[in-house]
Amino acid sequence: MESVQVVADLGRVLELVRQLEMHMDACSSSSYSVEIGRRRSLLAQIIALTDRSIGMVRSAASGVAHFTHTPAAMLSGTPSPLSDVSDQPFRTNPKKRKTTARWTCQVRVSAAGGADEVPVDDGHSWRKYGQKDILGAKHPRSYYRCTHRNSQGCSATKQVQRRDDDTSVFDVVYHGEHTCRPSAGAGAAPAAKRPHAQTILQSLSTGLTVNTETNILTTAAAAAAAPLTPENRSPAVQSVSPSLASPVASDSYGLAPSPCPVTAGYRDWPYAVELQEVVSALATGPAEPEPAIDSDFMRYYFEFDPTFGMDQASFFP
DNA sequence: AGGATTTGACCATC
DNA sequence: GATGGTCAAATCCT
Repeated sequence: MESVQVVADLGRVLELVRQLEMHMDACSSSSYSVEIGRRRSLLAQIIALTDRSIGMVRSAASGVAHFTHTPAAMLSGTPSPLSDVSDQPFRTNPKKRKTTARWTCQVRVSAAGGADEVPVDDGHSWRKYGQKDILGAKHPRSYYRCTHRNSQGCSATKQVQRRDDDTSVFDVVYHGEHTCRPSAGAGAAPAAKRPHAQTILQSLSTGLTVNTETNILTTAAAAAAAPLTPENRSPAVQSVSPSLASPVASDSYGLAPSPCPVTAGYRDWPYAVELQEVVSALATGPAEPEPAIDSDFMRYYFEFDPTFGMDQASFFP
């Protein structure tokens, strides 16, 4: 079974990245710098991407969707508690609380922005349908559904809520999967110009290597399969400002939206491209000074599932 | 005028 | 009964 081999290879990738992480720990134990923290963050993103990719491969193999896995679960084949694969795509009772698969990201916006500043465009169009004050939270939670819900039956929704502890960060929780087609001019590349997901995945799984002399990760095969051209960037990545070419800005924009089976059409396994960007950022070396955050600059990064059996602090020092 | 947002009400779940 | 998710009428915006 091909997917089994892909999962095994990605598991090996995880092992290698963890070895690199340990090596970095050994080299940097006596001092901490922003650059080290940044590299650790990039490593965390690679780990999370690989983790998620394995889940997606499994999803494609089993015909179901589940996006959150603990690393242990990933290796053992056991979904995490949040992976409710028995859920229907959308509710049958209009008022019934739905429990579709969900995934989370955090969005940092300008601290100078207004209190009601709406988080970054994530490549999809959303329509707000509700807002609630949440018990114990200082800021209300906003509810959005895909604009194409009625016209195309797209069931994707998201919830956006400003964090209490850091008001420049929004928690964005996505529910369901976009089944709509991207509108013209939305930044999506024509499907015909994008490499097939399985081609990328296979290349990635065999091409990600660690140079033990330089501690640099390289993805030659992935780069060959999916060079970062405007044609094959995912819509989300494409919408990022040019400054995102820097290591700082490559903080995995758009990793959470649009998870999908690897056989999907325009949403062809977007993580391959983004993982490559992260790896490229890691290999770039010392970062340029972090630019001042302005209203056009946001950072996306993972919020680890609390059921993960890993130490989140070790990823975001 | 049509689409998007706001907001109080309704309902399911805990 | 409390809470959170959704509905839908009213309102706002372009």
